[in-house]
Amino acid sequence: MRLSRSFYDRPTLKVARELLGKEIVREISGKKIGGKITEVEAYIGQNDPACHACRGKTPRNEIMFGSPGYAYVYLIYGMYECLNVVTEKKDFPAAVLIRGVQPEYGIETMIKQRYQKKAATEKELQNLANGPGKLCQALGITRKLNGADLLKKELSIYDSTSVSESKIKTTPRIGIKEGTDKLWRFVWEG
DNA sequence: TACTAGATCGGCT
DNA sequence: GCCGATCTAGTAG
Repeated sequence: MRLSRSFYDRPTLKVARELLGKEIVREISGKKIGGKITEVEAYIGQNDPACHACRGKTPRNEIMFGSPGYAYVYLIYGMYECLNVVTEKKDFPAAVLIRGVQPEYGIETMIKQRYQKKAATEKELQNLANGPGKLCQALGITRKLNGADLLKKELSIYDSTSVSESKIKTTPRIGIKEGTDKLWRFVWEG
């Protein structure tokens, strides 16, 4: 079952936690590739100094101000893309950054998109989608998908395993300088 | 295994 | 002009 719009239209921390274990599915010319979400981070509102929206609306982040259930994709460090899922109601800027995916199907396609070759070593398989930039490369997610509706087939998230609270680890967010006091990173250990 | 630096560019100050 | 919600390769230990 594809997650409905109302799933995303809830407090961001709750959505972030519940996204763990869900299936993210990318459909490219009829082929489905994807896997389970293992790691996420929450970025919430203008009072969060680490959130792109903290300095107000700009052309880049305006999708975060829009309705829930859409993709926010942006370029980081000039070479990598990051995928976020917009949460909460319109005009409240918040999103969940997808930081890690456990590949399940379409793995060959992922290998091709990340390493430009057919087979991967054990190590490369481990590193296929265990980071925000990596999973975007593996799943073929680019800024063309910025603003994409997650209720459509191009990129969507399906209900799946529910992860027990005891297997979720919360830590400070990664790669930011401010807002590190908040434990808004959720990792599925299992 | 642990740390450092380089790649690279769009968006904002 | 500066710097970032990153990743990888390279060097040192």
